[in-house]
Amino acid sequence: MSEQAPTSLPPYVAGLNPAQRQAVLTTDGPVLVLSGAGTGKTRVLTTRIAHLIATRKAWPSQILAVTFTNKAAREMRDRIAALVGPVAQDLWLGTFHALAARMLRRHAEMVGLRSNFTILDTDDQLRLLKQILTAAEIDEKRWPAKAVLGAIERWKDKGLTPEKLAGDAGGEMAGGRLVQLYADYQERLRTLNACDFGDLMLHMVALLQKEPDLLREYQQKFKYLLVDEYQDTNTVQYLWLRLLAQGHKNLCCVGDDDQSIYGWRGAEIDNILRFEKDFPGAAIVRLEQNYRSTPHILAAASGLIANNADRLGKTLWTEVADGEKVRVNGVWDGPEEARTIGEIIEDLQREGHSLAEIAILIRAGFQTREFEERFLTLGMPYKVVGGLRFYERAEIRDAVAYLRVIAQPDDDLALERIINTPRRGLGDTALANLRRIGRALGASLMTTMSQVIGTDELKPAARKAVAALVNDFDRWRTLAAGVPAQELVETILEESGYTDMWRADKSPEAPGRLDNLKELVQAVGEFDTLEGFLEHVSLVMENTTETGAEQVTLMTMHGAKGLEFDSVFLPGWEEGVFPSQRSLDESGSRGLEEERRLAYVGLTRARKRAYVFHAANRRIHGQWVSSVPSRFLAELPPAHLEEENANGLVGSRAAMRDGGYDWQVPTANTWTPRRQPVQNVTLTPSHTQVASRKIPSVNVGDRVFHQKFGYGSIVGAEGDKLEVAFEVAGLKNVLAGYVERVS
DNA sequence: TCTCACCCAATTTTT
DNA sequence: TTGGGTGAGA
Repeated sequence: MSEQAPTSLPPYVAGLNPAQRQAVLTTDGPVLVLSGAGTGKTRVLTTRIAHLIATRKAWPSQILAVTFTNKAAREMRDRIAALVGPVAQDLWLGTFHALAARMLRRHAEMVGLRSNFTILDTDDQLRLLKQILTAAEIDEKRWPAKAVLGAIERWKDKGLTPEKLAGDAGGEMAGGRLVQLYADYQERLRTLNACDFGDLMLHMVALLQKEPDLLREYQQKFKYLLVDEYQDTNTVQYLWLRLLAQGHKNLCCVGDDDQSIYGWRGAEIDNILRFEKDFPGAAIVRLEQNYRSTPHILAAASGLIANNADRLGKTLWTEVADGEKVRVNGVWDGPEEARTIGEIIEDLQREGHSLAEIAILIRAGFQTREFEERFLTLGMPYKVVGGLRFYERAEIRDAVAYLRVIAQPDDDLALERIINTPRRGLGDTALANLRRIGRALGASLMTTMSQVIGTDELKPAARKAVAALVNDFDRWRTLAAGVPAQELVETILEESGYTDMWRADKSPEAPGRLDNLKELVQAVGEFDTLEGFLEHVSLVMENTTETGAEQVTLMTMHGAKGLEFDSVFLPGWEEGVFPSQRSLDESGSRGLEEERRLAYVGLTRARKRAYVFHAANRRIHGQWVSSVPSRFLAELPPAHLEEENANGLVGSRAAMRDGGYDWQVPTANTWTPRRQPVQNVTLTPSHTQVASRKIPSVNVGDRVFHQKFGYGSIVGAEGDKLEVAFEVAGLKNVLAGYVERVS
């Protein structure tokens, strides 16, 4: 650490605590900053970069700073800009993928690509792989494209190319066929002049490994490297970093082994555990002062995570004096859980707490349903974070596909996507023919189309359609050279008939899709070139979630990492749900430890209040299952908890802890009661309320609300089947259980 | 080409 | 229980 007197320290370190200060000022050599939840790691990273620039240790362009998400990258850039001004623009700051893509575009030829290569999304990957599986006559039931893609991605995460796998002993097993498919897939990508996300890293690492001159160039260029969320790096990312850092050896990794929750998508927690061995002489700085949560919440989370074996170890502490204990609630079943949480939220709201400061963090997506149902009846504003993002919507993908074909005519996947959208008489048969001819010619789809026009290979109708489309694209491509990207997009969407297709569509979603297209045109306007926009689309897909609105947040614990809320609800702490059975089955004790870290992440999101829930019965896949409280409950130190169980509910976590539940025993047995559990209890007002809601009494003429179709009025009824005229969606047949009567 | 019935599976997700 | 994907039939 610096020997300087505090008065001579630069002003930007004045507000830092000693550990943070050390993390900022230890500029040279490898540094691992172990930053517990809520200990100010972003502040350290941004200040460190500002410090490097201010002390002239490096120009911004000589600093490489890597994050996992675009959000983190943007936040970091903004905060650095606030410290050092516009020169922050010169930093190499971005996600692993964005930075690798930036490098790879410069040297694409060296890996057999052209620099305008396309970056595929998951949808493209799957379609491509399905073609390969079909061609290889693989039983898609046995090997679904998704599973094959998963295997390929895990290989890529590990930096393994098909060539490396072929030499492997393991490659001969059941995977032998898989390796061949992997090789076929890579081959196809290359002919398509395309990369998937994994390739961006994989190609760069391969390139740096085989081109010493290039490697040296980058090693000299980057004097300082910084990595955020180091515990989430996978092997190929680690290799890339290690290669680049070998020059000046100034690598600063920030992370928290206790928050490693992405093992299932290739993250290697070992990377952070091994850091000192990988980078000898590394300085280790522990950030342990927590600025977020109350002592009880911290103690509960620390007690829980102490059950994990492989840890670097940290002791979080806080100057905050007191606060509420973590509340653990046992309830009868899922609906009661939702009801209770709803009531507590209403209480908090009455006490003046903002709904924006309340979150319900779940293990898996299906858990949102009960809360949504409850909040809908309560009229409680909420938002579900996650799900489809803007650029994943079909209409956006279609529009982008047109642009991709303009930018890169050989992008067969994009062309195939829109070749018959809108319908222009080029269906499966025509496409299959084109593919067959294309294979014979060894040409891309677009080239094949231009060539086939002058022949008799296609039926006259198809030939005419192909000619028209080729002609359109030629015209648009000429146009692209002369007009702004935004105008180009508008023209294409009109002339192709794509917008008309949605205008003619009478489904309830159509207007929304048209709005999305308008938004897309808007977004294109922010880019000078089509290529720039497409790079943005593939690498910087924004999550369009507005923040700060007065509503409860409903999201997964994974999604909540890095966020914080005053009040956090953690429902579903039951064996099989959390820890997830699947995780235990697939990854055993490693899976369990990761689930435990997830629990730790969940708890440490809370600033002031944490409420953990477990239900005795839960309906899973339509079947009632009696559930056992999560083992994690027994691991929470009792001194920091306040436990409460619903009337008559026994087998609480305390009994479980003392009785020493045997976790080897199968944890959940299914049973199907004659009546649903909720109907066994009908005495309290809240239960009757629910019961009456389940079977709404509605009559013809009633005005109703349906979650998907919106408002409408009943025009006919037969048993529990209703015919409803919805205001937007039109006439639909729906079940009575799915509508609510409104007045 | 669209609709309907059937079957199957069913975490976590960023880029 | 729900949804998505598939295959048959109009």
